[in-house]
Amino acid sequence: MDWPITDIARLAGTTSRTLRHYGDRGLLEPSRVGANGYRYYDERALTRLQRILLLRDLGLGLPAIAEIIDRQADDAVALRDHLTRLHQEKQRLDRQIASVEATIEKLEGGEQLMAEDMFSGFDHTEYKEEVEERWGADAYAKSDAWWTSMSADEQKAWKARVSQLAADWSDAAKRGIDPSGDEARALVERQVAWLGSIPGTPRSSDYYVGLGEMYVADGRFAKNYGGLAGATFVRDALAAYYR
Amino acid sequence: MDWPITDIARLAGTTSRTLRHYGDRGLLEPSRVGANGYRYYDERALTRLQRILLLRDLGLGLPAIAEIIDRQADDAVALRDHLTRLHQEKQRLDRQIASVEATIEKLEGGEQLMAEDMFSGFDHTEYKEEVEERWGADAYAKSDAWWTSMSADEQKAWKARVSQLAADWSDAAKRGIDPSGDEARALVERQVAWLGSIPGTPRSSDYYVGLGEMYVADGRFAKNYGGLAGATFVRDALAAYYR
DNA sequence: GCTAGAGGTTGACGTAGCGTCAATGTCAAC
DNA sequence: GTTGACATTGACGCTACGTCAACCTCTAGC
Repeated sequence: MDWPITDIARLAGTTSRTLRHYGDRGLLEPSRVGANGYRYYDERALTRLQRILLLRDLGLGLPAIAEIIDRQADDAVALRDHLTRLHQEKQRLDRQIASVEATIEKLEGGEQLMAEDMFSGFDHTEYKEEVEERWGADAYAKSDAWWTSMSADEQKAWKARVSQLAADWSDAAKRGIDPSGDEARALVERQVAWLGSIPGTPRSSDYYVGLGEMYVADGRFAKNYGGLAGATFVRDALAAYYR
Repeated sequence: MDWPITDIARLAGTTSRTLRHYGDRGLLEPSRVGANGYRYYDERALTRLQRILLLRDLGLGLPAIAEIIDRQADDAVALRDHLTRLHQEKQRLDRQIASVEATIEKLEGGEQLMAEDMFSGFDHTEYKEEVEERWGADAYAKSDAWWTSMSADEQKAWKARVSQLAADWSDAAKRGIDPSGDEARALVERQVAWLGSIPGTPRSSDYYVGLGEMYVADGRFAKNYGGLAGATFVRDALAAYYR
């Protein structure tokens, strides 16, 4: 007693293409194949199919399903294993959702987040108290959400870029090049590009020139750009660029 | 002022392969291509890359990213749109997690859930009160989680299979065939296969024979199998099969 | 016996976003 | 001149099938 492929597909709520695919993958063979090549499935095959579909609906991949069914692996163990992956996936999703929400708020807040972002690129936790003091605990939390939503590699890449830029500035300052020369202009462009990669940063020249003043005024920035001389050089280069 | 492909890749925390891929997709062209075919990227390209990677990390696909950047679509609108999808995905995950957890408990609970599953295949909500009365509110909640974790199509397919089986039983009973004949045996096999597709269902013949008695004893089952005569026929067929 | 129509078969391409060879050219350094 | 690092352009691989395409097969009606 068996039925042709479409009947079985209808009974199980799937398609004949899927059944053929399972046949190709060795996951579910027809119980009988006619002389004309037609596939027929019996009750046993249908039962097996139901199990396959059940496990598939739980999110398992075909190799994992084959493992469970053919090697008689323990369903509960395999499912618990799968559950762990589902939870991880969920956490990843949660982080991503938080990150997207934070970004949307940034975009809507406009300039409000600029200084906060300035800190984000550097050590980040180093300025926690000050950020909270100036812009509130909420601002720090948002910044933190954005930062922590990045993977370790991404954070590393980000920091690498920031420190590379800073090092180049410092080097240029030490070599005593012309702050209004071509090399300095190139550095300014990199600096602006970096700032521009952060959503919510204003694009006006006033902002960048003002930033240069801030680098000189605030010792912590000076430290990043090779001392006060470096910060001064950055300021001059920015000013020359936008003059 | 530009840099070769690997430098840009390192600066942005990605790979040269990815940059070439973006070039192929028209998402990010090199600012300059040497006579030897080497790709070079300038500050503008790097900025664009940073933006691409940022959006990518937020989970957007490459076409969506191109849409935002090239057509100057509104970032916030696109992201809110994306956020909706993320929430949907999360809900799907939550349902799947609940479903897997319910299944694990079923597998571990063994036979305890069998009668509950019997109801699941039918209308489900129709028996809510009785299920809660017999097996507790918790049991109903679990059953509900399993059932509602299925997509509408899956539920339809499931119900279709159940009613098809029931209709075939009813038809066979009306035609007055032999409950111990081949046709009846085939129906029994389908019935057993259906029950077997539910994890946690016992496989003993005693269980199936007892089930036949229950079909006769309980009017609601009789209704599904074409009246009392139908239920009686099912019971007899099951008994004959396992005798 | 013929024909239409429904349903079966085996390829083979498409999907998202690159990773990963493979075969080969280029450039800086020793 | 050679070596080693880095560049290029194909092209396959991965998940689980959907979707043609080209070509049989079976059933039913005339």
